[in-house]
Amino acid sequence: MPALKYSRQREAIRRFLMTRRDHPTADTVYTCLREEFPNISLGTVYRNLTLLSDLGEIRRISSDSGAEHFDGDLTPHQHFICSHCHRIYDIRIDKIASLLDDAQKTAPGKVESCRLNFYGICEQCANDGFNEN
Amino acid sequence: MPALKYSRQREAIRRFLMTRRDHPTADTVYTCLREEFPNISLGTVYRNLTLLSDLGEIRRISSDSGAEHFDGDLTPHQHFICSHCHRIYDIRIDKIASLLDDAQKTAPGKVESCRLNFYGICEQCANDGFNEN
DNA sequence: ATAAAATCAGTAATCGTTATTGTTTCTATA
DNA sequence: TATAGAAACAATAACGATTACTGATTTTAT
Repeated sequence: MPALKYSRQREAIRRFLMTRRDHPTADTVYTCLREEFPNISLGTVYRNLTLLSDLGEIRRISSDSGAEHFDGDLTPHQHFICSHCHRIYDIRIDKIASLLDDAQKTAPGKVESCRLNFYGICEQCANDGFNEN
Repeated sequence: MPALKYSRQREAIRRFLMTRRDHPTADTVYTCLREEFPNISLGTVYRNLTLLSDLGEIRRISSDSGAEHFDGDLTPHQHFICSHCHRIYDIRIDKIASLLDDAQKTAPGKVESCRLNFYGICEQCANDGFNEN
């Protein structure tokens, strides 16, 4: 691990993610931060997102839809991903601890965590007349 | 949905996936099939993997590590992914139906499926002397 | 104040995947 | 069985997300 020096950009990225209740991609972070830092670089955004998630200060969500998403909410929760609009909603399930126990019984190694995504059609898409296929 | 005509390449791709107990990437499929079809194209592999997974004949696994993986085993199961070597192991959990019920209680839409991955260090890596960090 | 090291902006390169194009292979019908 | 239209192909270019590189800037310890 490097010495990790303060940087205004990294703080801004962290702050930005904390204020968002959706789950922006690196590119969204980049675009939004350009208002505050007109010449921040996309590489800087990526580097700091990786840094922050390695430090465990943000969560990285890989959601099938090409780009990765980032989540400033560290409280334990899962995601409901709409198969139509690909929006990511927070959702909370209680039984995670017992799931890990279950998995440990047959896993070929030490189980440390799990990632649980639910898929379906969100209400908004259903209301907009999208009914599967 | 297109008319879907027979193709030797698609059959070979399906057969290949059925015989594998690991979870190859498109590139692995491509490399291995080149022995049987010396000039099969990577585009053909991608197109048919997408086709087969749209038909529900194979499963697509997105595993964080850059590339997508494919699974010829359609029986319901989950995956244990080693955080060190990134190998993907099969694992079976019973409670999936009740998980979906739980999620449905609070999800902002109709829950149709879930994806459940477990993470940790596999026995092989543990034995090879890798002990976290 | 200063110097070493981390971070930066800018940009080129890489990687996985998809799209395009002109050719080949299936398959239905004659 | 010949043949014509459609689907699939190989080859390759294009694309989007991410990473690597380079020389300038910022932070921090002295």
